[in-house]
Amino acid sequence: MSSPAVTPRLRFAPSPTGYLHVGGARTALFNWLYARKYGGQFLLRVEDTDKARSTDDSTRAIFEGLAWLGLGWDETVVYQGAKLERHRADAQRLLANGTAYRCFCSQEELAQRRADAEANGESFKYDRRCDRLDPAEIDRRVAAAMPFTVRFRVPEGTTSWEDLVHETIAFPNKDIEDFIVLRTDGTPIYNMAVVSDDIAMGITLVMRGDDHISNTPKQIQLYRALGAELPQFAHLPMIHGLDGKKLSKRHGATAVGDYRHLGILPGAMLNFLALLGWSPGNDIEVMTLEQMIALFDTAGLQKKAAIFDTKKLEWMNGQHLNLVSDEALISLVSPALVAAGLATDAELTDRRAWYLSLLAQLKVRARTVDDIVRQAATYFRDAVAYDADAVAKQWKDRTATATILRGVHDALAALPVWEPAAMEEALRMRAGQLGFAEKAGKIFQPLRVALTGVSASPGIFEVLELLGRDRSLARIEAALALLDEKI
RNA sequence: GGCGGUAUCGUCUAGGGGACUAGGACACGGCCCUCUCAAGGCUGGAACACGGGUUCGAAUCCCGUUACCGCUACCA
Repeated sequence: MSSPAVTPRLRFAPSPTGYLHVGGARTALFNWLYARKYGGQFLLRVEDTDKARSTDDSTRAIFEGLAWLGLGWDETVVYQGAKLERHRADAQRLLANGTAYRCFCSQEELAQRRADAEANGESFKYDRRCDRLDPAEIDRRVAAAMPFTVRFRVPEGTTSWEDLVHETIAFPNKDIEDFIVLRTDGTPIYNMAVVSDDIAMGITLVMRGDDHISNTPKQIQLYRALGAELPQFAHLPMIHGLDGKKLSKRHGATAVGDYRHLGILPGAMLNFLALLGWSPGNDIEVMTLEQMIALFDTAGLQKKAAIFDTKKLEWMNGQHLNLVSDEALISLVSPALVAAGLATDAELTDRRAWYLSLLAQLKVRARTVDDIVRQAATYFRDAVAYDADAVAKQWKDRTATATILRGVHDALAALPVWEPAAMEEALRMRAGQLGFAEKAGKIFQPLRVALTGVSASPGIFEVLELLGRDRSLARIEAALALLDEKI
């Protein structure tokens, strides 16, 4: 493991042009993990310089997403748009120290030359013509208020760096064109703004998506021209959809908020995301946040893009569902139950012990909070919603079913105490009397449908206990009435 | 097109020259448990992209090919 030499400062720098994407969330997580692990700072910078696409709603959604995941940031949020003066000043420094020059070529001219080059099958690269302008001519144009951009003069040689995930990456400088750092309107181009901000924020490790690899040599040149110390770089692989293409809306849910509403736990989301592009080794998979911090190591970072597999996310969620404390589970499930109109907070508080045992039964059988709510419904409502398939299968012979249920009802009704052991004894005895000695399931299944309306549920005695004596007997009676009228 | 990146089961991955008849997990099949469904346990099928090197020996190192991805804007 390579411990950082200095206190690390990292940042997550999303542009507020949509919701917090799972890819962004994972980038944030790795930055956060690294900062936490080494006692550094994790900063948040909102890259809102694209006024046309940035919205306050998006900014809010990013905050909410990070908050839900529990990825808090240190220091105050930096809004890139507010740092325009510094960006401009840094670009002016480049002009002053001779590492950049004014370019008077218009956007139209450039587009034309680019089109011409492409028409000839050549790749276009700015030919530096404005860098060859006579100083007097430049002065004349500036005096005449001719619009210009500021272009960085890429030097000869090679630009390379030791990437924390890719080892060394090198770009021949001849392949990098003299890129613009300041537009004619004086606003900075992305790479200028990023470098200016990262220097100002004291970032020591830039960890971001590998779609930024080709920006990196430009940024390194900017650091050098500005006389700033270089940070380390780590380029994380992308996350793709099932079809191997970059994750997008076509693939379904891609915003972390979508998963929140699907009943995914933040801890499970984080755990799943962490495993997309990172492995702690030793076949470890299910981890708490604390364990992830302890285990995190850039050496375990993957170079290859990962495919987002919802199935495994759901499995992971099931694992976490069984990992969280009762308190945490309640705070996750209660709002959903209330929202579904099944209970009120007051009822849940009043019947806490009962509620807890219900959750204990359901969480094993659920993969998401939504699953729990769906399964819980029948324990909160008076009426039973009968599943047609379950009825068709388990109540196939209505006369026989009625006989069984009547017998079960009487056995249960005669019980002095409403307690599992007593129920089991009575029911198994009754099964024997009904001719199902070693096949108690023959009476349990019809009973399960009478009690819950479906053929899959917690153990039958747990169901009886959860439902309580009155409701259980009432449901059996209702089932009998239903069977009678159908005969 | 140019430049850059990547390549182990369908998917996430372990692996960093001999421990590999390639391990784990998800998904899928079977068995066990069992009142159903889960959970759990056991188990089956399933991969080193291809071609050259280097080496006594390569999934591991090098080169090439192929495929895929990214960048190639006065977007971020």
